[in-house]
Amino acid sequence: MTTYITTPIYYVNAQPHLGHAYTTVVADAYSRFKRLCGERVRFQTGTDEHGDKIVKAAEAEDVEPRAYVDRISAMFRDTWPLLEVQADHFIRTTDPAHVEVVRLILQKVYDRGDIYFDEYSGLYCRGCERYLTEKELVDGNCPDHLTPPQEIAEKNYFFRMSRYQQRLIDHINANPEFITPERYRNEVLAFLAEPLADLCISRPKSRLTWGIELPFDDNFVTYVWFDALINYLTGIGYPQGPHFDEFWGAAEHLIAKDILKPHAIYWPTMLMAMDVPLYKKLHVHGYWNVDDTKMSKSLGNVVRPRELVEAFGVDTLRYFLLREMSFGLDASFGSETIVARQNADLANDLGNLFSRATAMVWKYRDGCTPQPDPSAADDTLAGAAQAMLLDYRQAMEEFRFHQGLQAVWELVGIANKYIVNNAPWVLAKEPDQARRLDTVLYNLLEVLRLLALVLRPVMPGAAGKMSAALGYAEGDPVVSLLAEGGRWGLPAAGRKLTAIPALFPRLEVAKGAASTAAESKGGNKAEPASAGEQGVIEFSQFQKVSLKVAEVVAVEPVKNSHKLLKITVASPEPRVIVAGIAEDYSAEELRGRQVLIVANLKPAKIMGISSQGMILVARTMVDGREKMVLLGPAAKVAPGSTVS
RNA sequence: GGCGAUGUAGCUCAGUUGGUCAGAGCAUGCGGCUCAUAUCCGCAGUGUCCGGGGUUCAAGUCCCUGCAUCGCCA
Repeated sequence: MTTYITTPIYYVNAQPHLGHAYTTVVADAYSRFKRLCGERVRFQTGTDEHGDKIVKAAEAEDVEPRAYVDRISAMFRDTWPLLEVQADHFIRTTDPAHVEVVRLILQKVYDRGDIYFDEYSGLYCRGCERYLTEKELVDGNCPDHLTPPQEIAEKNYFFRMSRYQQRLIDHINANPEFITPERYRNEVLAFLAEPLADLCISRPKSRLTWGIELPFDDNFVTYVWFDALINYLTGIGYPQGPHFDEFWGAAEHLIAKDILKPHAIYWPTMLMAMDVPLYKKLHVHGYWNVDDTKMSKSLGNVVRPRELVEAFGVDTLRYFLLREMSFGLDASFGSETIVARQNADLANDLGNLFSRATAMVWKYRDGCTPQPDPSAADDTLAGAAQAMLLDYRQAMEEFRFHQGLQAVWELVGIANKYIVNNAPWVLAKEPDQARRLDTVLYNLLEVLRLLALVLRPVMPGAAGKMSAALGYAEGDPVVSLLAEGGRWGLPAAGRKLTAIPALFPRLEVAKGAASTAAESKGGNKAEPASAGEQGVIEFSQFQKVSLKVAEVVAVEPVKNSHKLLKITVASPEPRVIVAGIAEDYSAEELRGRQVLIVANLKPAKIMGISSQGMILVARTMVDGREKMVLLGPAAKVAPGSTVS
C-alpha cells in the first residue's frame, strides 16, 4: 500500500500562521500514521509563488519578486521542522521543473481544444487578484480590501471547464469518499447543480509578468490554477518520473475549506482535460477561530507557529491541534484551552500514568521488566488495549483524529483505574503476592508501550521519549510499526528501563484574581480579568495586542476633514488606516516611512472609511499645542515585523 | 433573496434507522488512596434537549413554523 498526502502550497504573500500549521501538522500526522501502518508514504508541501500580490508585496519591500519569494518560501520551509513536520518534498512553483511541466500541460490541454481565447470585461480588484461582481461591492469598493476595483476589459484564455461538469458530478456520486467530510461533498454537488462557467486561466503580460508564460502565446502568463494546482503532479515527477507511477493513484489532498472549489471542481476537471486519473480523496477541514474572532490576515491577529512552539512545546501543540478540532468543523484556539489540555490530558492523565507506572517498576523491580504470570486473568486490560488499537486505527484512517485520540485516552483512564484497583503498593508489601505484582507491572508496561506506539504520529518527540524510557532502541519495530508492535504481550521480561524526567510537566497558570469576582452587573460576558491593582494588566492581556511595523505605501486626504488621512500601509499585506495626523504630517513626509501599528484592532468606520488598525504616535506639547510624532523602528525592518 | 447546516448540563460537545437517550470530557462540591507530575480513583449534581404547533402508543431523534448563529450561492 502507498499513500501520497499533500498540503496546499501556501501563498507567500504572508508568513506562516496557525492555519498553515494546522494543515501541515495534520498531513504530517497522517503520513506518520500511514508509515506506522507500514505503508510507503510520500508527503508533499510547498509554496505558491506567482501572481499579482507577490509583485506588490515585493515592491513594498523594494526587492525583486524572486528575492521576495525566496525569503518567504524559506520561512515556510524553516517553520515545519520546528513542528516536527517531515515532508518528503517541498515544492515551489518557481522550480524550473515545475514551470516546464506546467507549460507542457497547458500545451496539451490547448491542443485538445479545451483552452480558448475570449474577451472578458469586469471590475478587477488587485488585492483579490480577481474580478468582482457589482453586487459584491460595498460603497463601490472591494469588501475585503476597501479599495475601488478597476474596470478592465481584456482578452484572455479560458479553460473549457463546463465540458467536464457532468463527468465530475457522476464521479462524485459514484465515489462517496472522494470529498469528505460529507458536508463539503454536498456543498460541491450543490454548486455543480448550476451550470459551470469556464475558467479564466491567463493574464496579459502587460498587467502581470511574474508568472509562467503560456506556451502557445507569449503575450500571456498563466494565472493561478494551471500553475498552483499542478504542483501535485510536478512534485512527483509527472509525466514520467517513477514517483508519479507509484504515488499518483494514492493521492490524497488536504485543504482548508476556503479552497474547496478550486480543489473539488477546477482540479478534477483539469485532470480530465489532461487525461490524468483523478486524485483519490480530498479531505477538507475548518478554521481555527482565535479568541472568538475569525483569523484573518488583514486583521493581523494571526498566531505564528514559531511562537506557539516556544510557548507550549511542539508535542503539546500538535496534540492540541489534532485533539481539539473535530476534523471538518471550526474550532476555537486559545491559550487557556491549550493549557487545560496540557494539564488535564497530557500531564495528569498520560504523563502521570507513565510516571507512576515506571516509578513502581523502578521501586519494586529495580527498573527491569518483570515476567508476567501467563495464567493471570487480566483480559480486561489487554482487551481494552486491543479495542483501542482498532478504534484508533479506524479513526485515524478516516481523518477523525480527535476521535482516535479519544480512544487512546480511554485506555489511559482504564490503566489509571487498573492501578488503583490492583494497588501495587499493597502487593509489594506482601511477599506471596510477588507474582501478582510482576503481572500487574508487566501489564502496565504493555499499556505504556502501546501508548507510545499509537502516539508516535501525533507526538513523535514524546513518543520517542516514552519508547526510550521503556528501554526500546529508536526504530525498534515493536514501538514504531502497528503490525509488529500492535499486539499485547510481545516483549520478553528483563528489559531494563531508562529513567527520564517528567514527560509533560504541569503548566502553572496565574489564577486570574477576578475570575471568581462574580462581576454580573452588565449581564454581558465577564470583563477580562481586571487585575488587583488599578491600571495594571496581565502580560497575557498585553499579548493580545498585536503591534507591527508597517510601511506607508499611499496617502490620501480624507474629504471634509483637516485632521484625517487615509493611509495605506504594507504590513506586509496592504491595509487601510485612517489616522488623525494631517496637521503634523504631509503625504510626502509619510510615504515610504515605517511606523508602528496596532494590527489587531477591530476595524472601525471613520468618515465612511473602514480603518484597519491604528498608527502609534507620541503626543507632546509644543508651544501650547499638542503635536504628534510618529514612532518607528530605529533601523529599517521588514514590513510586518512584530513588536513586543 | 435562494439553498444548506447548526442550536442538548457553567463551558466544549456525543447522541446511529423515533421506544432506559437525557450522556461524555472540562470546570464545581464531597469522600478515598499514597505508586505518581498537589497527580489518581469513587460519588454528587443542576438541563423547558432554541420557541411554538403537528404526526405517533412513543420524539433531542420525523413534519410544519418562528427565532438565532454559521456556511455556500446570487
